Amino acid sequence: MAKPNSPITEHLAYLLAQANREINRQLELRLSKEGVPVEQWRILKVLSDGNGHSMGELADAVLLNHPTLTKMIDRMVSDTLVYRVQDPNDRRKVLMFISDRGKVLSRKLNSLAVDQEEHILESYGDKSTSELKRLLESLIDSSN
Amino acid sequence: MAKPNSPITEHLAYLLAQANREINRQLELRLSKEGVPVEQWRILKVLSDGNGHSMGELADAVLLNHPTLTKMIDRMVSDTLVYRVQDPNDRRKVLMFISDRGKVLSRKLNSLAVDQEEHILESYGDKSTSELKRLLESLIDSSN
DNA sequence: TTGAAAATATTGAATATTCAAGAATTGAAG
DNA sequence: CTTCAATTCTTGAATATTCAATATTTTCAA
Repeated sequence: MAKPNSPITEHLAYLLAQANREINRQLELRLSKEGVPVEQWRILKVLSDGNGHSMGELADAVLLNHPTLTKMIDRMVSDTLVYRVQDPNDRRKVLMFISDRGKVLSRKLNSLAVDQEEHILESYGDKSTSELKRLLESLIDSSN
Repeated sequence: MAKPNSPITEHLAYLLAQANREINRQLELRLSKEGVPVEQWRILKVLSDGNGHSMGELADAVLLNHPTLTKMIDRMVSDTLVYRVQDPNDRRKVLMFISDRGKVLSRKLNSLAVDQEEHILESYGDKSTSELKRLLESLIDSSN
């Protein structure tokens, strides 16, 4: 008899993909109330520290590659949620800033995202959630 | 003083996305040795139980939506890795089967995927890995 | 048994993402 | 200095994904 292969559901890569897909779907659903994709929430959240962030830095932070980010930022500039400023210290760089309109939207989105986190805390539990976060952080660390 | 918002890196949704992206990137890298995207590995793995699986069932299992799966299967049929059979019991359905060529490839891919899991076990630890898997499974459960 | 609603899969058009190449600027070695 | 390599961002073409509509088959109520 040949040994049966372990099912795909036992692979860490698969479990991560599945969990990510599900949580992302839920978040998407909430943010759709404001007609905004998850990536734009991330961008606004990162920029809402009020500082300028270069495109490269942003791309890393929001988990998008450069061309995709450029095109998404183009849309957000059209919607006057963010704006570009050439970095005076290094003119290869572009610094992104959040606009007032962006700040207003960002607050609304944050509250929707917080709703979701609270919903997860309820159904999944306080302890499991913080333990899961801890493990994910350390997995990410150990991968660099 | 306004209370600063929690950074995005504290959101479960973000940590999941980040971890998933990283692990997926590593897996992608290994599978690229055989020139196969992660989704095809998943498809072959699910089908390698030798049974027929309908498109809907497959789409759920491999985390793709229907049209995307249809088009990916089209490619895999061209590559003679899988084939379609109309379900005799319900002719709305199409049953997917893995071919012999698909089985050979699937074995190679599995060994690459297992390599990765072992690499994670080494750098991240046995205990953390199994604990993380457990928590992910229960998060997925609690989301349904 | 018929006809309307539901389920399943695919298609084509609209969008979005990615890859490879390009433009601009900086860094740094000779 | 000058020039060549590296860095940063954007663009355009090639691919891939998604949404909405369609075709087919089944289910089930009247």
